[in-house]
Amino acid sequence: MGEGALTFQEVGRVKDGMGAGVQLSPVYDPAAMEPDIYALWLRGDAFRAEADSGRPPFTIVIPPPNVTGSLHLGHALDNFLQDAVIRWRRMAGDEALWLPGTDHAGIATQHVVEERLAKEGLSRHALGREAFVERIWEWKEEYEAIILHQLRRLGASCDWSRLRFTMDEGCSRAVREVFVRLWERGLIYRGDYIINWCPDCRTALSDIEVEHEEVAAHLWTVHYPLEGGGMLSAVTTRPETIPGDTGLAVNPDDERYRQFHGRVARHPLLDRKLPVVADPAVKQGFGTGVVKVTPAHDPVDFEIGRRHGLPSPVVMDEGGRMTAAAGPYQGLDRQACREAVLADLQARGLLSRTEEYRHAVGHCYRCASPIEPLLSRQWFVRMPPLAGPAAAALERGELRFVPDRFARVYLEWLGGIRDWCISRQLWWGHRIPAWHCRQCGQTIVSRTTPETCDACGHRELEQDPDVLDTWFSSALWPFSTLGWPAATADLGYFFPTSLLVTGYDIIFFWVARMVFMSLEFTGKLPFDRVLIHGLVRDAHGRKMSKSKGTGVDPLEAVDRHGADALRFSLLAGNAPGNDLRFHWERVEHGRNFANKLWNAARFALMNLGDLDRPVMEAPVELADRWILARLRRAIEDTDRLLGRLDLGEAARRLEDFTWTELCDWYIELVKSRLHGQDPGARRRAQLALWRTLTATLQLLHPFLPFVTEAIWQHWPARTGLLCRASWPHPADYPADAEAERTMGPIMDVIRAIRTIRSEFNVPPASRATAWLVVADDQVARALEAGRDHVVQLAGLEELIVVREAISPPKGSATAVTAGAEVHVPLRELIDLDREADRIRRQLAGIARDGERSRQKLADPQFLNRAPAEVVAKEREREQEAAMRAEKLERHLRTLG
RNA sequence: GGGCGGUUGGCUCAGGGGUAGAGCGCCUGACUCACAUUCAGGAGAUCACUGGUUCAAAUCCAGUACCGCCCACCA
Repeated sequence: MGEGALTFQEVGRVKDGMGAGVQLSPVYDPAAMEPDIYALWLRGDAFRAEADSGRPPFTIVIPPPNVTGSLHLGHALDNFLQDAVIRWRRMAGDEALWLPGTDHAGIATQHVVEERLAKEGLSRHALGREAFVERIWEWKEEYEAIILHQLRRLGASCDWSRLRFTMDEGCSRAVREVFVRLWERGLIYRGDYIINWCPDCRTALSDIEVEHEEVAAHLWTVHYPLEGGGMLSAVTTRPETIPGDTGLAVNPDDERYRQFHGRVARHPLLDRKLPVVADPAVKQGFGTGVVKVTPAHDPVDFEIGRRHGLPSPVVMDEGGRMTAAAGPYQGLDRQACREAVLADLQARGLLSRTEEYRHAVGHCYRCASPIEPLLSRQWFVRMPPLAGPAAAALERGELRFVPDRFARVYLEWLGGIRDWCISRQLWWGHRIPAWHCRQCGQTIVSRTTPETCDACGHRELEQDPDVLDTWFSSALWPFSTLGWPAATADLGYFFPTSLLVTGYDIIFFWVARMVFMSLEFTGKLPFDRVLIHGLVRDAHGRKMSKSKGTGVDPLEAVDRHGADALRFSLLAGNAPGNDLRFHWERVEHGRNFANKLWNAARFALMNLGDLDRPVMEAPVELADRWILARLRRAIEDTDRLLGRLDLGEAARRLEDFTWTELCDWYIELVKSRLHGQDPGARRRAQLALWRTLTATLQLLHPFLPFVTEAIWQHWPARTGLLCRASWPHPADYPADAEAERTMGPIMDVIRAIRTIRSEFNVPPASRATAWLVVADDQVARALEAGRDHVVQLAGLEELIVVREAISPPKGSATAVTAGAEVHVPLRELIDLDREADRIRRQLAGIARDGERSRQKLADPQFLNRAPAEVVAKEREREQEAAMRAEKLERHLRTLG
């Protein structure tokens, strides 16, 4: 509820005993702390979303991980992205729901369980369907538990009360409902068509489950004798299908073969007549221009066969062995049959040429064995009526991809789509809700098990043995998980969801299908934005693979460096949609950053002990004004970047702010006041530090949830949990361009003195004196205001600021910054030759810059056409260069 | 055969019309009272190539080369 919203009014009232005096442990130890923090969140029920809370809903449904195994780094990336977004929106005031769940993953899971059975010397056939499915449920329970444990270790802020599984009761009900409605609308049909068949998995596959891979093969030229003399030659890559040939085809426009239209050839191996038909599907330019037609084993041939009424004997069975229709080849497997056919053709002198040939062959995406196109009775979803609206939604701009180039991938697939084969000859999955009458053969599609045949009234009904493609249920995920088809409160409130986060590899499998199913059944898009990310590869850019041992277990990284470190390493600096490589060094860097924050917080806590009433108060000291202004910019930038879902840039921006501006500069600047004697100055410093770090913890929480929450639990005046706290608002932090401008010369001078000290090996302990020669009024004021800072951070004994040119003390090292001339007398430490060298090097650089500016300013085109602003800037640059050069040259002369 | 992405310091990557950024690595110094999982300083890049647009190109356009990915029913 409203808990955790941290306003300054509230802050003034709250005096939290947890805050003051409680110390963080001196060592940042994520492994020890993260599980406790997660438990704290669970105890606080922090991730629970309420329908109808009155707040704007923000919903993400998880891409349900397969229960085949444990999560890999790709999942980790996917989930970190979702979690970062959901935590951000939760803090920003939305009713944020991240709905978790897992996927039954039909073929894949059946596979792994069969493998496990094989190790026990069992097979699914030995067990029988029911017992086998029982075994898979056991597997599912085991791996689901592992996956959920992993998600919690990663810090996923899922609403666990809404956990779902694609085969749970609710999802199953939605699946049956959709199937029946599609059937009733004529969008599902059953029929005999060529489908992709995997002889190893012994199931049909959809088109996208086939992976095309270029292989070295052969192109054989086979002669077909013609009745009445002569012959035609056709080329083939698959001689094993020759027993299934029932015709020859040529292009109707092919002059070479016009005389053969309507003639009849003899099958080269079997006693069969093969009509020669003319069909436009035949390309004249390829091979001999004659195609052997094997309707049952090739998609193109199937169409040709249909058009010309050719028979379509199935000569290969579901295991890839030749059937009785293959005559003498019966019983051979496909490879043996190929060899036998080639040998027989050779013996008869009907094989004339064998060419080397490279072409793409389809392989099963699960087991990688070559796919056989096979004529088979399957269930299909009619795609054109569904794909059209899904494409139109994108074209109307209602659906957006981030990055938008992936929109084209989606559109092109929908544009060229063919009907979706949804039946699978597996045991694990949603059983097709169709029954066949043993008596009359009628097919009954029903939400519930029918008692009698609706055609003949017979009671002997048998349910279709097939199950549905896994992606059929995944396609319903955004609404089936929220209660559809019932009009639940969740569905009304959290649907449509707000964002989908997934990899580009499943745009077809999943994203597009969710869109058309949602449009068809809810009338709404399931989400209006899709954030696409790339693959996580190993350090060498290879795809990670468990079998090759190149995979990294996310939990190993979590154990070694913490979930925050892994998260930061996968998120920071990665552009949306791009693949990224996993490097342990980056995880270490993430750990270092978390450690940095931890220590900054420890420093603050040590110094905020007596700050019991933080209040909103305009900063007056320069450093405070500066850091709060910088913070405001960091918030604005973060909001802008998160708004366009560029989490990589947002994380990088926040790291830069935190590490460089807050830790390296501000904390150093503020130490003197915190440790000094002036109670007012100390209090103002405390307040600014508290405000800055409070906002920093809030901003970083989506990127480093554990460490920020752990710190928060010790934070003065905090309320509740950070993950339910508010998101900082830039308007709460005063913009202060003047403070930012003033800090510039101060930081420049500090850096210049540090550089000189470093280059001349001035011992860190020795307190030098520095002379600044400043001509410009503004810069002079800035440096006066920042005098203490310069003294402090540059390690000075004394800082002397003068307004006019002086001869610097003998034996000085010199640098020129924007607006100031810096002299550090080094006496015996200085090496005059070396100093002259330094100056000459600096001069060379300045000369180059000055020359470039002069050239530009001498170009009338530039002066006329470039914006006045740009020209003015160039003039400034030129003058600056001239001034610096002059000063350095003067100094060089004094060196003799 | 179509399409998409990449080519930026030794490595891995951001950026993207107005004088090149980060992390890691490297070199020099420092165990400075939050942090050596650190601090300070430094070296290191004609942003793949060729043309074009522009006052101005690493950035936009066209083409080339190489790398990667996706799609595709020339048997």
